[in-house]
Amino acid sequence: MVDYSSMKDTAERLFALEPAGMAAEDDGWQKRKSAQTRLAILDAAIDCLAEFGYSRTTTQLIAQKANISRGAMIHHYATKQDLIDSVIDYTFYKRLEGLSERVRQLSEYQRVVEQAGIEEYWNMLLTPAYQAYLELAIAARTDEELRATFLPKARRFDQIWGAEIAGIFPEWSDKREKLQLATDFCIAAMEGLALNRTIWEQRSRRQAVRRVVSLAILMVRDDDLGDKVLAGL
Amino acid sequence: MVDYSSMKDTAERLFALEPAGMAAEDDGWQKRKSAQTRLAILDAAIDCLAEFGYSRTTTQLIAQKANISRGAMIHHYATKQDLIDSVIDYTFYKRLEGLSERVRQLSEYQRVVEQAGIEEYWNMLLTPAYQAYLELAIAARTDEELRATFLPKARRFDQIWGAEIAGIFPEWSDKREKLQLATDFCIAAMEGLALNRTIWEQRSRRQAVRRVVSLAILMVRDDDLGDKVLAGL
DNA sequence: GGAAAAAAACAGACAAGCCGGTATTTTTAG
DNA sequence: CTAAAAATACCGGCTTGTCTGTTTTTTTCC
Repeated sequence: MVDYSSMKDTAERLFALEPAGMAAEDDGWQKRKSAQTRLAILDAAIDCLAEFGYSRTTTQLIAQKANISRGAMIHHYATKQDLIDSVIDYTFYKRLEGLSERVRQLSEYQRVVEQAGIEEYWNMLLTPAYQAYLELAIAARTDEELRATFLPKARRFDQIWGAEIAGIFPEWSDKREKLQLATDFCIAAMEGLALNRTIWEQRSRRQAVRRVVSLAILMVRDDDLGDKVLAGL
Repeated sequence: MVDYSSMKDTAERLFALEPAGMAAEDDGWQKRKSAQTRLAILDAAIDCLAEFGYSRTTTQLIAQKANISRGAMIHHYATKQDLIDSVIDYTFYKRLEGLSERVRQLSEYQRVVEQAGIEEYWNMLLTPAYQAYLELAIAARTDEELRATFLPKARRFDQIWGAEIAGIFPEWSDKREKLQLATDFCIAAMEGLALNRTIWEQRSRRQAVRRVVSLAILMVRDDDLGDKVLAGL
């Protein structure tokens, strides 16, 4: 038996994360056009962040990449801060939505035995959406104003993320604490690996680290590694 | 028997990493003053990077924090790029030098059984030197000019780092491949944990991840986890 | 139903502020 | 005295936010 929440489709479950200002089908032409432009701006912003980094992502550049005038962009997002705030939500949404869909398409064998979800997570870390997120996360460490909006969003996303992961990996359903541990561990190790991937040139080196992560997670789930760790807290 | 390289003192072994333009004791007053000023600038730059991030670290701010005029700074580092290049080296030097000294002060029991080196590595990740390094590493991903100088330095540092680690942890002396694997794994997991530490509020959560890392490394060294991973490449 | 009014979407120009680099002047050590 | 070190003044370029003007869509009112 699968619980109800995992039966709704991704878009509906993740409604809480969806970008603001999106239009419904029965809205007028103007509203839909507006929503479309806003999405184009958000996508352009993600591309710019991923390609040029936080410091060189200017409003002019975003407008240019979105194929609209800067004036038009200012109409939708009055200040750069307003835009960035929306981009933060959008990176969360895109990352989780993309990963969730891909993992749900895996067979049970791929997911449970081959741990293919870990490779999917790795692939997600290579998307512009994650690169953009990383830029914002790093900038938020030293920019008070940005941190003030980023941190609450990140923590809320962490909650939603946990619930979504639980729905995607039902084989952990009676080991919620271990799943949390495995998830945190996987996120940390994989994001750290992504940080160093251009420095560690040999593919085998990066692959070896992922194998350790994969085996360690198996041991958290099936052996006593998880119990050992959780008992000592 | 300890090999010769680990008997030299840290400063000498890490000479290859030492900041350029440093003075010897028999140099004249002016040269020593100059070296002192350069160090003050580098330290100020690290502090600025750690406190304000890459984008808001201006030459004016660095000079201000170093208590010198901007003109004086320009005299020592003609362009911002020159300064940043030196700061990259300096962050590598400070991180490795600090960590090496601390780990060498651990008892054999603390190091081999308690895996205290992992905690020392974690502490290193909280220093301004690492925060500054992270800013530069992230900026180098999207800034071609910066990447052109950063990547070679980072790869060279990776080599030196590996040799230094081998000297610090002699209990791995007959398992060089496993040590490399464990080091890479540790770096990835810990840096990823550092990335998420402000988002994961509960201390127990972060502690649990570190326990998994610690136990996994033990299993690479003493059990067959390392063999399993390395065999499959 | 249709014209007028309001609102929204879009475009371009302008100004203040900041940053990095250059040139010039002043100070200080040898 | 002279050469390095340090301080000051200045310039060009870029970025953000504001302002004005134009076009298009929606609403209102007769």
